[in-house]
Amino acid sequence: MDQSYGEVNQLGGVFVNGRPLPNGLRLRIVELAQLGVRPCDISRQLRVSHGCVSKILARYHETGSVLPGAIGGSKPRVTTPHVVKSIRDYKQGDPGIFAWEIRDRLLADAVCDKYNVPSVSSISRILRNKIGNLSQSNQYENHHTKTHPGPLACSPVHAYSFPGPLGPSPGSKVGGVSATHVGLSRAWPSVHTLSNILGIRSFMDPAALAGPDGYAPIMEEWAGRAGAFPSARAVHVDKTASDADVKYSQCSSNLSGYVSTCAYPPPGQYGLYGGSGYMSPAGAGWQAQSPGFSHPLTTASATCGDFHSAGPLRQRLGDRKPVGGLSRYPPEHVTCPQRLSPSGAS
DNA sequence: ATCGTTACGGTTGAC
DNA sequence: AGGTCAACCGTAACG
Repeated sequence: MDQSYGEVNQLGGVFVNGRPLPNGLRLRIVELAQLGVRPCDISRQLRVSHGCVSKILARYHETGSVLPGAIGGSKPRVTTPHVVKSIRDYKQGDPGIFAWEIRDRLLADAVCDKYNVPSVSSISRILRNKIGNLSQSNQYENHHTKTHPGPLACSPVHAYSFPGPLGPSPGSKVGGVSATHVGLSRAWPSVHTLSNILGIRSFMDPAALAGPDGYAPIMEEWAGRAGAFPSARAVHVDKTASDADVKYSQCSSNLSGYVSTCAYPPPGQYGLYGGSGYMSPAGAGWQAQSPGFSHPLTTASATCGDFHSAGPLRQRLGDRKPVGGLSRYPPEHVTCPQRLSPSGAS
């Protein structure tokens, strides 16, 4: 439990094991790199391990996003009711059909694409558990229609069936910015899209930081703890966003968390980082740190508010397990710069 | 001295 | 409700 108060690394920086660095600090790392500061100097200056600096910069160069990936959770299921229904239809149409044939048909009929088509074993399981053999299937169907509102209507699967490319969810109303994220549709709900919007907006707009859960109390808390981290649980989602929107938004889509965790005093200077600026204890308030920077991939100059998520950042970046990559993160999912209008942060 | 890589111990959230 | 799993995190250490 003490973990939540943070630890101190070899450079004297404070971190919370298992938790991402504050977005402000991540941004600062990228900013400094953009200004030509060497990673080793960034590491020393911000008191972040050079491995972390390297990782963040590598990720930024690769994806254009400084935001951390989505922690926790599970892959969204591919066996949506629609898919199950299709499988059942195939099976009923041809009781002798093999699972791999069903798989092929799902692809051929565009029920699924190569990224979300169920595995043969999944199809077999569906046939076995949800559909049963053909004779039972009809029985199931009859019974089913009598007792259930619809096929698998109660399946938790539905919670994961994204309405299109992050669909126009009711909660995607942040800052008037559409949360639509082309190409991010299937593999993962784009947490980052949302959290980008939320976090970035807040980042750009100090005024936006002062919500009911605004930064001020959190900063006090931090000050009181003399550099200690607030509880990781304090970094939680803003419930003003819909649940769907915040589903994967552990990456500080909430302003208070966003800002509070940005409070790293730079060496020899006790300021509170917050995105492209930092809060000066001298009362200077929000201080811009740089006019902005551009990303080599997008070639778009960007103010800090232009943080865009490259989408699901679940690709392995020097971690334990090699990721198959293809099935979950098709290339197009990594190139969807989402632009945010700084003016939207009013 | 610098930097990329990776084992490690940790957190998180869906199932 | 609690455990499991698989994702992520940053650090530390190695090369």
